[in-house]
Amino acid sequence: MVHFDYKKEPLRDILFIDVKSFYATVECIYHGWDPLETMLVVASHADNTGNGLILAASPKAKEVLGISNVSRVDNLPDHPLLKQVPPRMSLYIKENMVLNQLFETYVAAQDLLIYSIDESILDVTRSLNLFFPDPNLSRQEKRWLMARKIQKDIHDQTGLVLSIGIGDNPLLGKLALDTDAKYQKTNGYTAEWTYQDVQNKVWQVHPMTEFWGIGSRTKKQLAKIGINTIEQLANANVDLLYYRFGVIGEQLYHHANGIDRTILAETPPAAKEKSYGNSQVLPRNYTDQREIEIVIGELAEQVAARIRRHGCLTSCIHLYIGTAYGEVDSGFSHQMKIPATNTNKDLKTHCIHLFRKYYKGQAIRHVGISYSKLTYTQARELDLFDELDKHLSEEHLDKVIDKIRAKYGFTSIVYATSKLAGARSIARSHLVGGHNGGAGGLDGLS
DNA sequence: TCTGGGGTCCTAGGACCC
DNA sequence: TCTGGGGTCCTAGGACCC
Repeated sequence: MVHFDYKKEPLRDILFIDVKSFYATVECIYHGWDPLETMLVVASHADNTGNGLILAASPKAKEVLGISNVSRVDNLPDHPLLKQVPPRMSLYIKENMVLNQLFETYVAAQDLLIYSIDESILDVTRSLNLFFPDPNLSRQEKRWLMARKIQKDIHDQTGLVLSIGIGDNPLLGKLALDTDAKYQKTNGYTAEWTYQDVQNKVWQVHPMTEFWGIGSRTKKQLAKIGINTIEQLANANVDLLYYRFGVIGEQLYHHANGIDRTILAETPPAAKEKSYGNSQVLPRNYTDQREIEIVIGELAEQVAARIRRHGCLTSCIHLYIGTAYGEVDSGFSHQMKIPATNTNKDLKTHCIHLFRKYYKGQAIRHVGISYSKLTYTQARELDLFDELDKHLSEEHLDKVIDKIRAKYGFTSIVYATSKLAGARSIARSHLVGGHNGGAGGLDGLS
């Protein structure tokens, strides 16, 4: 049974695009290997845990060896033709920028939304007649022609292969992409989902966790009230869903019915980051409080450098401490408001303070620090009790250090404590977003 | 999934104010 | 001080995505 009058819903021409095996393909292209024929995995060798993770696998590696992106390096099949390379995040970021510049030749900037490093949403509603003025072509034909044209142009210019989900709205595009287009090998990795397909396609998505926004937890919660399929979700009582799941429940109900009223051009441009943070799993269990505090200090500075680079101050710090397996005392996660700052000294002091306030001597395996309540202004609020001179010199020092690090790399300046056992900043200095940044990386893009 | 990492949004409960 | 009510801010925790 249909619950919505789809004639009243926004009818757009959305292309939800993702790059097939993005990292793996970029690596193949740069090495001069055929992206479709080469068996290759991009493997992150976490230097701290020693247990690598497969970040991406080429289509051939997936097909022949059945490698999935979540598998661990330990479990890789032994195959003489399988190539393994470390990730170069900065290279992928550059490639992503090139790609999106090309997308802007098909749509205006406000009709393009960069969804992730390898996914973009294009609203081509206003471009179709521009590119395909022929009045004998139907709207549907024009959408497909547009998708084909973009795939071909991008492949010619970059060697990348695109999967495209065509939809009447972004949600339908996303579902078409994730659950259909990616598997359409013989149909050019393209699929189209419209309002008329809700019952035949949207409701048939299975298992439910394939559906955008439904993870394993939500699946379990839904099962508790007798909802085990998208069709049941679409036909459930929306009030009950709201009662059990809040606004998320209401949204799930709408999505199950193919409803998404987003208009890309009307969505505010991507706001600046609301928080910056770094976290890491430690290479072993840490029990020495001094050692733990060294890691916290380094992390506090690392994130401080990031917010300075982005020209902002933080008014709220957050510390996450995860314990070792088998540790009886649990870890903790606490935040604290502070006067706006971005200096190493302030932030390090606050983070250590927060740590000491709650630490009970547990064995630690995971540490995370993030800064939120950011103000993106160069002007800073001065604490009345702060001595202006001291403040300026601290700030000056931080800036000089940042400059040197930006030019020569993080390892060029490390505090004496980093030389102590347990210090992690040197070992991690080459990482961008937790992955290997590669030589000559884009430091400013993290 | 005996440990990858970086983000976002939502909710419930407590504190506090008027 | 056996129970007013509305509003806001803050915090911890949960869940999701790439």
